[in-house]
Amino acid sequence: MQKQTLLTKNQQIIFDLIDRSPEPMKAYSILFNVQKKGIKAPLQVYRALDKLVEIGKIHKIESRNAFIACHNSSCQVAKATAFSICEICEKVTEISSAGLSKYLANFKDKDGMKYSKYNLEFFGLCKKCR
Amino acid sequence: MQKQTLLTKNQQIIFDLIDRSPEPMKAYSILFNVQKKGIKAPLQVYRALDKLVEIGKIHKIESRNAFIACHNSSCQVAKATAFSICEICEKVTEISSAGLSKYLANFKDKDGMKYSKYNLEFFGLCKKCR
DNA sequence: CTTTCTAATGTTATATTATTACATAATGTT
DNA sequence: AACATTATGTAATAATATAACATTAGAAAG
Repeated sequence: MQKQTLLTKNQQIIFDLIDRSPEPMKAYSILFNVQKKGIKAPLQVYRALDKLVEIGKIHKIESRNAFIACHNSSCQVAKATAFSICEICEKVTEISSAGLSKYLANFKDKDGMKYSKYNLEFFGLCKKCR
Repeated sequence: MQKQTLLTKNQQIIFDLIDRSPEPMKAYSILFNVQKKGIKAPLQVYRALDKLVEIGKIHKIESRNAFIACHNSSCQVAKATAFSICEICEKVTEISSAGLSKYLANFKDKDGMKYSKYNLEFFGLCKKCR
């Protein structure tokens, strides 16, 4: 159909919505918001989300079942992600720290195994809620 | 009713099941397995799971919506967890690395914020699947 | 030991999140 | 043009999780 970087119609609609959102969006909230654009079924949303995650345009916040746009130019592919999550207001921020990425990418478990793929979620209070 | 460390009947039944399982267990699989012990409803399972997570006896693997018993004596409270997950066989192992814990507990984001609570999930292939 | 408070339980119903299955259409490849 | 691959549309349903309300058991304090 097209190369990785060009999004299809549904993918673009859904990416735009998430990208404009100040907070992570949940799948059914996305669905509700794009119904006026002709996307009617959950599966259409989940398919677009899967693809967007795969190509690194968005990330899933696993502990919240929600999705945010990637604002970290270094993660073209959704492999190594870190977030801070405010336990009061639920604000989520993607962390891009070269030191952290490097530490985690080089981390070896007790079998000497390294992992290029990981997801890290920090929990605490954001500036405002502190 | 009782002090933190003693489990109630439902909590004990569910903890024992998870503790004996070689792999993470999902809530409805737990429910199915404890129905013969008189636990009939999802909510009974979720309530016990919540409590067990809260007191650090089990951890939730967020990316899998599944639960494993804690085998890390250092995490009495479920605050700072790290796991490796095999993308083929789905084996999950809790990582207890003093270095990693220390690094993450001391990590400061760009606002200088530290986080004592986090969850890290590494993805890759386990020894067997490699 | 009995009143009172809190945490846990039981039960029904329902909300939320995600996938299966199958048919069609659009684009990419040769 | 023929074929392969990826995306779409649609309906149904599976899997995960919570709300609301009534009851019971144990802890705490007098």
